[in-house]
Amino acid sequence: MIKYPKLPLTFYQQDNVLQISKLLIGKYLFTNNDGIITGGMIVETEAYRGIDDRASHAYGMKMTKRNEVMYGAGGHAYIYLCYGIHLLFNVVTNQKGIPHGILIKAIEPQIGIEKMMERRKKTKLNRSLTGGPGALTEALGMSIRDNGTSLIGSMIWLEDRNIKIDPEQIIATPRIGVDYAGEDAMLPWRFRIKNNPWTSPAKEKK
DNA sequence: TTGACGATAGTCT
DNA sequence: GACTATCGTCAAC
Repeated sequence: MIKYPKLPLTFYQQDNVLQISKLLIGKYLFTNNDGIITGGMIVETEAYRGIDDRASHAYGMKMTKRNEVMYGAGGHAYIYLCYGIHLLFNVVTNQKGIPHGILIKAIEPQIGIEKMMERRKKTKLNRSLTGGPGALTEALGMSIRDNGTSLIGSMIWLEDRNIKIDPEQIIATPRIGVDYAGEDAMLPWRFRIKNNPWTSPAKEKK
């Protein structure tokens, strides 16, 4: 198998979290769990600019034991539990002390598909395998113990496979359910590949 | 110690 | 497309 370079620390530590979110589209995400490698291409991301972002756990520089990983240097995994059952995987970006992150919402499965279906108890390959943050972490075999893991290590990492995504194929949409975020509610901080069957169903309407 | 809440997933219509 | 089950985390008492 051809070796591709992992994304370097300098990539994660850029200060424009929105730009990184767009750059992540088309990159590959892998995990190595018990020697089994699973992964695929990132097709949907969502930016969380900590301090200014009401939707973020770090809004207003709030620091808790759970989100302290976000305050660390970019290039680490921030994995946390939502609704008591779903694990969500975020990429921490920017410099130490600045709580920015990018939620990986969906990938297109490519490596270890059978293993991912086994973990998800699926017999058919369809969108629900990795479409959605909670499903994605389960398919990749992530656990809460991976919180804070370095993204340039051997457990979880991202690769640049020289996939070129036409900028016109990346659509940015405003996040919903953030009415009280004021101007922030208008910001298109959710990125996805146009017409890609592996992204969340488009809720363009209204 | 307790109550409120949520960056969802899955099921039903 | 709409609805709800469900539980760890946070913050206040």
